[in-house]
Amino acid sequence: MSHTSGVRQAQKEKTRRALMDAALGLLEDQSLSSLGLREVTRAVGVAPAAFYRHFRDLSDLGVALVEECLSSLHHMIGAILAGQDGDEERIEATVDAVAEHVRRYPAHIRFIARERHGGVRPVRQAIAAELDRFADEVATAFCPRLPAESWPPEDVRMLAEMYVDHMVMTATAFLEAQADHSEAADERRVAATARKQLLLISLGRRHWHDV
Amino acid sequence: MSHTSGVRQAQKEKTRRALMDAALGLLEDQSLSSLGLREVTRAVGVAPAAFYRHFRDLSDLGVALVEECLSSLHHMIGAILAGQDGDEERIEATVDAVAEHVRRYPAHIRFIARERHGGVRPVRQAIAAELDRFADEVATAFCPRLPAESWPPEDVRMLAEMYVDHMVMTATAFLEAQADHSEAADERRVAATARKQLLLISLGRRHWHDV
DNA sequence: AAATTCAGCGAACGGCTGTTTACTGAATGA
DNA sequence: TCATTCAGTAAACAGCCGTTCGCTGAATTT
Repeated sequence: MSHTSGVRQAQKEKTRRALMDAALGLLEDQSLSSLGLREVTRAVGVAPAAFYRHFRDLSDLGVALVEECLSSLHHMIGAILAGQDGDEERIEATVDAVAEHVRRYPAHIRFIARERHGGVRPVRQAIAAELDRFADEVATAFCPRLPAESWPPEDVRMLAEMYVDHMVMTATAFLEAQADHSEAADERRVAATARKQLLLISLGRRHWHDV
Repeated sequence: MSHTSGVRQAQKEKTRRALMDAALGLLEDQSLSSLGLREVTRAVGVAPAAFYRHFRDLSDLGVALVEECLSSLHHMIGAILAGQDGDEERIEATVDAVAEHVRRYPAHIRFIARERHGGVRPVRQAIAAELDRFADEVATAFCPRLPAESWPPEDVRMLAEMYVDHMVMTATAFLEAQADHSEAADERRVAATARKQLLLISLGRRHWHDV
């Protein structure tokens, strides 16, 4: 039988985590396609050859990072969608949640923003697939709130994509506003803009049947 | 006196253009921070040292590419803002213009999308500054159309940023839809979604005073 | 207790990198 | 016509890269 938590497997997992964490750290100043294998192993303190015990290559590690970074975002989205408040309350909660998420996991957001259109195809595809799943969830969560006669499935999908894209956009804006040598006022300005933009979308959504 | 179009200066300009074009081509499969100086000169057919006659380093070339790529976008925006049609006509014209622009200059859009959050700071800053100028133009173009009592300058700015971000978003969506091994239906779907999203924003804008 | 697995090591490999140097020779200016 | 400028060259530099190899020794299995 194969133990799932032997001393050996635990050490391997630990090294794997260290590689991923080191890579995420190094990726704050460069993009994945320029990250070096030796660079990562050097930061962890293991031999270059050890890398191959965990990942086929760097784009393999990148895909693993996508899952990690977007699963943390996924939890945040789930919490927001679970809330049953009105429009204004939900907007407030959403912007606050995004701001705190960026504050807690800045490297995650930077990685997603940077590699979403980056130079490594498998990573791009992994991010796109995951964001598509997010849009699905948003769509199914919004479905019961929208009158079915004026909201065909494709329109609901359009709205959901808009929310997801806006969330990513807002997160990267927070990231820049929270960067070193930025003032707290920048962050408040980003939050105010995001709230207004979400309100604008809400207004458009309420009057969608007028068309 | 210094001639602006001597035989010598013309040849220099030619090599400079060749370097920029070669770089833009190579950047379709990787990002700027992984692009090699020798790689670029090899593609052009000149010695590596010749590069330094034109650019300090690769991020310098990147900034030059930003100006080139965004100036072509800038012309497109100007043409759209000059149109005096109604909402639906403007939406139609905008989406068509973006689609054709992406079809004509796919490498430009890819570069902007990839390096907007990429690993080279000076390039990021150049893109951000230029997109900020775009938002300014959109804001001043929309200002006379909006009732001043319900549209303070910050709200106009918020709307303008939303339009600019949505345009970049739409352009990258077209880029993926026009990629090899994609069907024409994908492009039509992107166009339909973009039109609906712009319509949603228009509806929100019309009811902004309700708040 | 003996056999096996396997994460990590150290060394070596050919190849590519950015940058500097002194140079050539055609376009330019006096 | 003669001197100067300067875009592009060829060669060399030290340094880093990804990848492969056989090996070690502790955790695991039999």
